[in-house]
Amino acid sequence: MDTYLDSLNEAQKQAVLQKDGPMIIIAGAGSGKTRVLTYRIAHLMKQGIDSFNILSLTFTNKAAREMKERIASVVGTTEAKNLWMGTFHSVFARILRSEADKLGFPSNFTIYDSQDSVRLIGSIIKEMGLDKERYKSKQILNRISSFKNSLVTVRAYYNNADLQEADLHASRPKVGEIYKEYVDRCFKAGAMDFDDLLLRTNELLARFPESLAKYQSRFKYIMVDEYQDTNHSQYLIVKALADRFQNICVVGDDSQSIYSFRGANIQNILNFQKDYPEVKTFKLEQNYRSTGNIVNAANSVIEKNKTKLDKEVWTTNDAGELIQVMRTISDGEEGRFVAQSIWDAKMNLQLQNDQFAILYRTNSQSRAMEDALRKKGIDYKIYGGISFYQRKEIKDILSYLRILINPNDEEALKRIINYPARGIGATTIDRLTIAANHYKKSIFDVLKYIDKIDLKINAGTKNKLNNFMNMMLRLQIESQTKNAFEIAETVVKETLLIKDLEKDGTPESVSKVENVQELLNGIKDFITDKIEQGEDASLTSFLEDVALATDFDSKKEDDKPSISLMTIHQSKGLEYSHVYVVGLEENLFPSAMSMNTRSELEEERRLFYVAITRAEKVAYLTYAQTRYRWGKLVDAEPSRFLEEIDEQYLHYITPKTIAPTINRFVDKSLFDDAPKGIRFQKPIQRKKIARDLAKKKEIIVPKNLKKVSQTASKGNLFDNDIIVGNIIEHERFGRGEVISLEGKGPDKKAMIQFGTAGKKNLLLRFVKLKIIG
DNA sequence: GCACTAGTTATTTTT
DNA sequence: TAACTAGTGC
Repeated sequence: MDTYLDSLNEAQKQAVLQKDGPMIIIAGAGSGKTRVLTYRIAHLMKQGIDSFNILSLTFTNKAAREMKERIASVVGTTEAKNLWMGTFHSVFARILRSEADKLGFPSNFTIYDSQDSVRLIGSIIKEMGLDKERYKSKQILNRISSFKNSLVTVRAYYNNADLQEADLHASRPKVGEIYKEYVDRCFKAGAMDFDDLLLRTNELLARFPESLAKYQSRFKYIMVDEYQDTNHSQYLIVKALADRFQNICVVGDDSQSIYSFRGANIQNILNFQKDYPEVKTFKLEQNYRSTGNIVNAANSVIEKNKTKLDKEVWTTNDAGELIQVMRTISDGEEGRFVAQSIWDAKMNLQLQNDQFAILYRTNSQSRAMEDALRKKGIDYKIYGGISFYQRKEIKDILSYLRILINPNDEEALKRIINYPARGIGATTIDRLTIAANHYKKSIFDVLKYIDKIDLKINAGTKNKLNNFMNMMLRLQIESQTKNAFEIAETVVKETLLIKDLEKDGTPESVSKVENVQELLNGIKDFITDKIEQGEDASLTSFLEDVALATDFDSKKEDDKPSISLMTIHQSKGLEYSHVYVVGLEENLFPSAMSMNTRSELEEERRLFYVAITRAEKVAYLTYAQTRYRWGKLVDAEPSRFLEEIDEQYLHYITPKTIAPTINRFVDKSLFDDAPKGIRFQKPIQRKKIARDLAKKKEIIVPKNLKKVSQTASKGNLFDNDIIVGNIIEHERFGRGEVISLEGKGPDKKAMIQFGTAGKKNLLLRFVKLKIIG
């Protein structure tokens, strides 16, 4: 047999060799699941299955890309190229493009991201004259999203008394109307949101038997990764497509199901057996990733969950170090501890930055970590938060591009109709929107006929609108002969957008200009790349990539090795030698929002399980006694999850419990070699820790850190720090001279003359200034 | 119509 | 704390 099979264990080999029929692979954390999936596909192809007939659905684009590369290394690049591989969203977006006309959509439909959706819902709520306190756009979008993910169309909603009752009960009787309007407006704009990509696929397969037949016979072999995190809509697509050949292989781990908030249904994996009575079940239980202590500790936690499949994850790896538990007085201290600990490990073990990850429950926790890492001069990269493509300046350019592709794209148009400022204000936009709704046309169409409709818009404004339209139409014509990069370049110049960014020379706008440049470079790379691969290099294709890209996908490969900071959700599927799980506090992790029901708490526990099992060698769990939350200092209690780990796998660096009266203000134990009250600690481990701590004292802080500490002194200025005549630097306005001062203490204000930004009167309490001279 | 300011409010996780 | 919004003055 082929050599790649030799590298598999017995269970893995069985799964790879099972060719036909429904099968489920229950894959424990770190059990070599990707390897099985990869080889299984490679093996299918070696047996003569055409790559064009294989569909493989992954959870991230990155996973798809990596898997494709690995398959290519077994079967060759040309062979691997035709594989259908990607996320649900990207694969079905591609299919929908070619079938869009059936559903009444243009093939160049726009994909609305969450921000577009929220904005549209916001304007609908406003237009309907509803109370926006009661109808919060984000919440309504979540509600609509959950409808779509359970295949509840508008009509289905009105046929479902329970759903309407629920909304009525929540004092939101108009949810149905908003839903209807939202769907209509998306349709009119030729736009699909994330959920539509799945819902409309279902619609296509259900309403058009010939389409169903076409894709059923195309996808003879279907594989779904992370099956535990599929929602009902995805489940139905897979079920429909696999119905003819039933060659369906799903892979997942019920213990790692962490996306129920976006409609993932753990029952999909638990009930797979019922859907396919013939199913063959494979279990991958040997963990190759982590040390014995980490595997056992994780097992001891997940045992507390009631809802789970029968499975025993084990390893033959060394027991390794105990899991370290650390308490700190504050979130700031927590950050400093983690940074110091990473620094020490790097020094002692000569590790690279990319062997470390800091994982947290919420994005906002990254700040304390960032601050500490920056002070130590350790390179880091944050995943999540605002991605590159979400930045205002980038989204503005993308909006122009979107309109060139699809002029009906309402959200894109509203974004840029008055940016850069051209005198088209809110009132005008409102009037245009009303007219568009009235004529059941898009705003762009209304603008085309602006001279023929009476809109009560005065001549001056009308003139401005016409100028705008002329520019857009000109760009549209130009875009027909240019490639994506050239179009983008033209847009940036002709709209005067770049001029607007360049005109105030603040550091902030300089970085914006850089971002724009980076976007242009990105488009250039995209084109070269796609042409090389013989794939679609069009602007439409680029915009689709961007809409479905996650933060991982924009990571540049020439980056220096960095510590990874991310939420636990984002860490799924990844592994690091050293992992720090921070913020293990009640109400934070488990989250206060997820402690109401048993199933919510179980999901938090699975999340904790995911966090621990990311670690290969060393895991730290930290928590703080106080933490800043929404600007206030809040007391925190240790997370219940700490209690749930079998104590034989833990080592408490700080005593496990502490009387509130002792060490309240200065946490002496932080610097203590052998703190009293340590429990369940193995003697050898204690010596090792003491040794490590002793080493720590000898570390000399390198000189280059000085550079960092200078920037660190940038902060709020208090009463005596600033005098008339000082030259200062402001984050946004750049350099300026202090002309006069007034007020006292927190009310102290300074009049400052800036270069390009002019004269400003600033309240010193709020403002961050650096004194230069 | 626009720029600026003061006040308010929010933090769960994301394709 | 920071991001967003409503209100104000030009």
